[in-house]
Amino acid sequence: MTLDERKRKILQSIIKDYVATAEPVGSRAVVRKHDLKISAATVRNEMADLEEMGYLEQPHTSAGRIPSEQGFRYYVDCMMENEHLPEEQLEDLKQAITEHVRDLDQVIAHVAQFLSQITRYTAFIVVPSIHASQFRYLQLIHLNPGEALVLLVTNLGLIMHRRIDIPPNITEEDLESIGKLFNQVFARRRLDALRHTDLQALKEELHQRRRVIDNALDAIDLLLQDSHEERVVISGVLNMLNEPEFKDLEKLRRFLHLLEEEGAIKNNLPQGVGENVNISIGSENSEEMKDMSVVIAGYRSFGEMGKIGVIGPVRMEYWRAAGTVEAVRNIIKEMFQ
Amino acid sequence: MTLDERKRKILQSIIKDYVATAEPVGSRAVVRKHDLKISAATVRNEMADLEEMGYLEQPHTSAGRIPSEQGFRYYVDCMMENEHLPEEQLEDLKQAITEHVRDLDQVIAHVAQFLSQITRYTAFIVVPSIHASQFRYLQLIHLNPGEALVLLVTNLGLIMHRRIDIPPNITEEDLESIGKLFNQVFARRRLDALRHTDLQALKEELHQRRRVIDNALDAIDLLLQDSHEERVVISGVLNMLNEPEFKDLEKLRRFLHLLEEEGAIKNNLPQGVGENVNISIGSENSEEMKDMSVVIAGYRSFGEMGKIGVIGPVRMEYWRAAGTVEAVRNIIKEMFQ
DNA sequence: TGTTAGCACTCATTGCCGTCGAGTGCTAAC
DNA sequence: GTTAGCACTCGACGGCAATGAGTGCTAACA
Repeated sequence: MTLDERKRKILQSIIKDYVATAEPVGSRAVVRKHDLKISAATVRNEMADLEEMGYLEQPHTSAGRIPSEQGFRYYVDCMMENEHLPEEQLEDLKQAITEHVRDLDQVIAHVAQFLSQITRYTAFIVVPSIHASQFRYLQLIHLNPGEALVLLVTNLGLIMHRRIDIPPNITEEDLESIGKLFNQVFARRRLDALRHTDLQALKEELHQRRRVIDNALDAIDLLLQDSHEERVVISGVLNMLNEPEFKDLEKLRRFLHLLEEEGAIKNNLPQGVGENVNISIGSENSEEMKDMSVVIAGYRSFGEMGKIGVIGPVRMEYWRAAGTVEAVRNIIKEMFQ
Repeated sequence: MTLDERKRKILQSIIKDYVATAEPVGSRAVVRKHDLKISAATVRNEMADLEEMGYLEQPHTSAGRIPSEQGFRYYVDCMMENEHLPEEQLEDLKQAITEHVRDLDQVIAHVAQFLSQITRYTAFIVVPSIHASQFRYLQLIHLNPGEALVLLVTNLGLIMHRRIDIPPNITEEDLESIGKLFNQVFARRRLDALRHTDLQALKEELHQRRRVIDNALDAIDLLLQDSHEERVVISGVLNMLNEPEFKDLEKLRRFLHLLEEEGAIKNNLPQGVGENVNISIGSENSEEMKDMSVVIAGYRSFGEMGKIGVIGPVRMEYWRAAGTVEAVRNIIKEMFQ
C-alpha cells in the first residue's frame, strides 16, 4: 500500500498532467515535463507496477496511462497539500460579505458565486434548517377584508409568512389582540420546541375567535414544517461546460438534471461530513454522481450543521479545490461568530 | 408576397416535416406524406420558386429544403392556427393554482413548470414590479440588542424586509411607537408614491430618535428600490437538451449563459409586447438570441404588465407553443381578477 | 540487481478513395 | 401547366493504408 519515492513522483506527474490536459499521459511525457533523472523505459516499468497496484489504468493498449479513482484517492490521502489561495482574493470576499451583511440570503449567494468563480467548478452551499432558531415575534396583519397575513420572525431575522382567510367581520384590532396572545405563549421559545401537539393544545385553550386562531395555527404549523427544510444554493453550473468530460451530452444531462430539483443534489452529497474538508471521488459517491467528485466541508451555524463545497469531474484539481473550500469555509465560520 | 394555394400547402408540408425531424425535406417526401395530387417534379418547381422568394433555403445542392426564417414568419402570420390544448390539462393547472393560492411565488413557479412541461420548451414568466401596490403595514421588530428588522407589507401580501442597526438602548416599546408613526404617515399610499424625496422630508420632520428613524428610512428606501425590479421565473431549461440544434455545445453554452444571470434574459425578450400572443423568430431577436424563437404574451396584474412565454429553437412547433402560451395566459388573467 | 537502449507490436487517428443514395435542375414530351 | 426521365451534385459511409504515440519485452550494461 505504501509507495516508494519514485513511484510517488511518477504518480504525481501523471495526475498533474492528466488533470491539466485530460489526455492519457505517456512515459516520455513524464520524464520530459518533470525532468526526473531516469529514462522513459524505467518509467514504463514503474507505470506497469502502478497499474498492477490499481493506481493507474490504460484506456487502450497503445495509449498512455490515466490515474484511476484509486490513484486519485491515494494522491488525495497521502500526497496532496492544499493550495492556498492568495490573501487578496479572500479579502475581496470578506469585503463583499460585510457589504451585504444585512441580508443572509445575499451573503450566501455571494459566497457560492465566489467559490464557483475561483475554483471554476460548480459550488454549492447547504444552509441548515432553522430548527434551533428562537421564536421572536408573531404578527397578524390585516390585508383585505377576509384576508390576513401570518408573519413569524426568528431571532436571526428570518421571516416566514403565509396568507390566511379570516371571517370578514374581524377587524385590525381583533387581529392585534390575537397576535398579542400568541406572542405571550410563544415568547422566546425555540422553533423546534413548537411542535404540532403544542399548537393543538393552544387551540383547545382558546375559545374566542376560534376561526382566526385555527387558521393562524394551521399557517404557523406549515411555516414550521418549512423551517425544517435545509436549503441548497448552487452557483457556477456553467463552469462544467468547460470540462471536456461533459462533451458527452448524456453526462451533461444527468448532471443538470441532478441540479434541477433541489432535493436531488441534497440527497446525493456525501453523508456524515464533519468540519474537515472531505473529498469524495467518482464512484465513492452515489450512483447518480458516480462520475463526479465532491469536495465538501462542514460549518456550524447556530448549532446546526451546514455544508459548503464544489462538484467537479473526477479529473479535478483537488489541491486547488480543497484549499479554496477550506478557506471559504473558514470565512463563513468567522462570520457566524 | 401572397402565395397561391399550392405553394402554401407545400410550404406547410415542409415546415411540419422539418419541425418534426430537423432534417431537410425533399420533394418526394412532400408528395408522399401529404398525398397531394401532383408529382415530385412539380413540387420541385414550386420549391425552386419558394426558395427564390426567400421562404426556403438549401443547406447544400443535393439536400432537401428547409424553411428560412422568412418562411416561418410567413407561416406564422398567414397560415397558422393555434393548436388548443386539451381541457383536462388546463383543469389540472387550475387545480394546482387553487391549491397554492396562498403563496403567489409558488403559483408562479407552478405555472412556469406547467408551461415548460406541456410545450417541452423553456418557459419564462416575467413578474412585473410592484410599483402599484399599496403600502399596508410597517413594523419595526426588535431582534437583538442593537439590531432590528424593518418589515414592509403591501396589500397584496408581499413582504419586504431588511435588518438595520439601532442604538443598543432602544427598547421594544420605542420601536413600536416609531413604527406607529410610520404607519400613520404612509397609510394606504401606493409604493410608487413613496419617493426618495418624501422619505427625506419625513426625516427632516422627525427629531426624536433620529438614529433609528434614519436607519429605518434608509432600509425602506432600499426596499422600495428593489420593488421596482421585475422578477423572471424560468422553468424547463433541460428541455433544450432534447433539441438537436443544441448538440452544438457553443450554442448551448450561450443559451445557458443567457439564463444564468437574471437580467440577461429579461433584456433580451422582445419589447413592446401587448396582450396578444407575439412570436419573435430567430434573428428578429437580439443578437444574443438570434438562433432561438420566443413565443410571448402579456398579462395585466394590478395595473402592471407581466409577460409569459416560451423560448425554443427556430425550428419550433409554433402552433402548439402559441396555443399553450395563450391558454396559460388566459388562466393567469382569470386568476388576477 | 536495477537501469537503459532497442525493437517489435498495438491501436487510435487521419486522410484518401470509391460507392451509394437522396435530391436536384433541366429538358422534352404529354 | 404538368410530368417523366435523366444527368448531375454532394454528403454519408465504409474500407484501407499510413502515421505516430506509446507500450512490453529482451538483452546488455553498470
